[in-house]
Amino acid sequence: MNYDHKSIEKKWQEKEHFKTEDDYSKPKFYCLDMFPYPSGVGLHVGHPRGYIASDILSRYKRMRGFNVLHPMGWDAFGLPAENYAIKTGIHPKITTADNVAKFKAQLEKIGLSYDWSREINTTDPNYYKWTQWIFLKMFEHGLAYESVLPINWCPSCKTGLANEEVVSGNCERCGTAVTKKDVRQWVLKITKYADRLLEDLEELDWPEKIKEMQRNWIGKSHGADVLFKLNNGKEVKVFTTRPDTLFGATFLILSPEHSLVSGVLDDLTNKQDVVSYLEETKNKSDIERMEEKTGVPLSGLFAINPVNGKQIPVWIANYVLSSYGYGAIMSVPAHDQRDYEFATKYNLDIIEVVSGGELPYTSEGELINSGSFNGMKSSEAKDKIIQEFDVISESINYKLRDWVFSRQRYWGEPIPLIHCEKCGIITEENLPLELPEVEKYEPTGTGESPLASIEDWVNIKCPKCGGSAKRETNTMPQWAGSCWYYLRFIDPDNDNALVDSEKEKYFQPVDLYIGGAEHAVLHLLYARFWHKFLYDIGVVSTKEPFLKLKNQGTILAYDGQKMSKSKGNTVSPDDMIEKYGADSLRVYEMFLAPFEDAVSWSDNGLVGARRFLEKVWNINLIETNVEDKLLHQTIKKVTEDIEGFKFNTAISSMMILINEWTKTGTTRENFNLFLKLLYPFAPHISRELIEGDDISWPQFSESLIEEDTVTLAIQVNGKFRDSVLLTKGLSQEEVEGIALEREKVKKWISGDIKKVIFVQDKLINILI
RNA sequence: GCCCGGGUGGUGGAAUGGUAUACACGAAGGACUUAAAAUCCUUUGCCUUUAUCGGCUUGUGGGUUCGAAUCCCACCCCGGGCACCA
Repeated sequence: MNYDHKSIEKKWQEKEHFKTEDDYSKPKFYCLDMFPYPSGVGLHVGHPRGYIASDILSRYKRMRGFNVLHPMGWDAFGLPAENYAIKTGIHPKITTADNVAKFKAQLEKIGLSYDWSREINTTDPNYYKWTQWIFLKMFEHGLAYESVLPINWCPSCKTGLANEEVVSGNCERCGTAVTKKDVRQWVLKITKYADRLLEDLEELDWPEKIKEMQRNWIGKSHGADVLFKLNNGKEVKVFTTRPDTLFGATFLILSPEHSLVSGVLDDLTNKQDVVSYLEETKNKSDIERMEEKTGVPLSGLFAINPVNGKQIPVWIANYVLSSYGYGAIMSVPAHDQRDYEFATKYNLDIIEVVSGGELPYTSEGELINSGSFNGMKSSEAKDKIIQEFDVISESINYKLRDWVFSRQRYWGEPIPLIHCEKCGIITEENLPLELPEVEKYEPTGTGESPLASIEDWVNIKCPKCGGSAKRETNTMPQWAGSCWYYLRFIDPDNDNALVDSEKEKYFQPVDLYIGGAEHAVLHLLYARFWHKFLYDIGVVSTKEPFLKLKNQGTILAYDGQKMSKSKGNTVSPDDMIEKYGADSLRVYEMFLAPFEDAVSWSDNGLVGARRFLEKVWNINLIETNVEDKLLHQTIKKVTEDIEGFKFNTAISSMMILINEWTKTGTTRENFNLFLKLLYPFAPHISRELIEGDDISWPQFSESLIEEDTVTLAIQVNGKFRDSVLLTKGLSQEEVEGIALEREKVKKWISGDIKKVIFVQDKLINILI
């Protein structure tokens, strides 16, 4: 009989169903994929790499007796469906439903063992009811606030963006250069959780790279606040990580947006210069502003350096950020690269105060030109200087900014708040607050969402006082729904609570989370923040949502480029499954390279996986029962490799076994054991060939694996010259005797033996 | 510029101090076939050689060690992240 993958895969996909029971007697294993945005173009072969790995783990854990929760859903709010609606007039709801159906069909063909009864969709009102509920809880706890500070604005998407969505000055979605704009925004106080988000990283089994990216993003810096008095009686506060360099602070710089600037303009002798400089910087995008360091003095104004009483000039400059620290810095050109550039350009004083190397010297060292602190090491001087002066105090700063949470777009969760002239802001108690139908999806670009034009939805009576009130018309960002979806899979149909607490206690946390590394400081940081809030209000019982994280490597196109529809270099899994079968695709994707490495796709390799499965299909079954050492070594290897995420070597060890059996044949009993090893990787063919219903994970026999002979290497002067098969456990003298009798060895021995290195059962090295 | 990965045959890769190149792809030769595909067998790091023997080889140069792809130092190259965060 031929190996007909089509009928076998169809048969087992119809027959095998996976349903997670709330059976608390078993140990649980929560194995989660990052759920996809169901785009119109469907999956390419890169997407399933992570899904196949999580499926292998899920099936493996089930075989070992775990109650496995392995669900899938759709992160379906977002811009592509909305932009498509703007172009075609087709409601995002309709496109989303089509795309979900398409994605689901593709996933099912791969044979992934999801519990589809728990499927969720972030755009379903029964789901986003709870997204809105969490937002309201945050609002009630003072973690959501309105702000009109200038924020990142994408002129193409016509919406505000969070810091995390700005990649090298460009919009994360469309690549357009981001500008600043004053827009009324809802902002979430993620900075309140900065320390916990930082500290709790320690206990997570995540790739070090991702943890490091989060640490850098949070960007905690220890240093000092310093208060500088000005000659006009006012004060300027700055933050520095190097209070030991204070004697070298030769000028003060304010950011162009600093609140002090507008108040001092009339006292300056160069008012016109300053006004035109401010005008100039205001009109530049962030990227333009970063091109070159420029500045202008505030002539007539000076500050007093508190450590030595010296008068120093005050400037404004484009490289001082308004959004970090206090939007003002003390400039120490001798010990800071940027200040050095600036001082050189504008001829400002440079005073070396830390000795150690050529200027600008940015490392620590021994203090000079620093009065009574001369001779101290930087680390000591930092503390001493902070203690000595009243106007200097210890301080900590973070790079992390609060999360700009509202979007001026249509296809997102409505923010369930009401603005009443009399009562202020009140919460919508009647959740879900459903997204209304609109006639036009276009963003207005004025800072108002398309929802603002639906008068009868916007204008309502205040539920408190009955007076006239307006609904909030901003929507939530793409990331909102994915901040907590892993909790809903535990209890997807609960109408009374986000998740039942007994179920939550059993299934949380996620034991294994698999997805791309591109979410390092977006989804993964946001979800941790929400989870910690839910922990604080008693909804969840764990401090962290995702215990172990693995990132799959990107699968690149033939040309080494990223696969994308616009480049026309994508490969669809559907074609591969049609031609070679889902099992071949699964085996190939796992065999291709280590799971976390990026790799280029090539169809050629797929035939290797297919040939392997053909060999499995055609194994000759024989009666003679011999103890099969290689089989048991393979069981051990595959077990260890699955646990260690080394799928490529697991498969290669199975190939070695099958190559051997192709020559020798094997017994039904041994073949059955092998098929169970293969089952997580290639479930359809394995189920077809396994005899009986038992698919528990095979155990290897430790005593069978033990080899009683060993191949020992013989070296002369460190060079390999011969190898010999010996019984295990021979002594150095015995081995030496045997080695010296070998022809290949004798040839190299001339003169006295100086020394012999002997490694038990491995190697002998004779030095002459 | 700074912070993380990584560099092994024609290709994807294996080996984390002890026989480098497992496994797979590709290629070459052979069997079967009218022919092709599929399948099976053989060969396949490089140099020298008819073949053996031998020598060389894990980005480059040095070091530690009886012994280094693996550890240390310097440099070169590739990928990813951050990017005026004071």
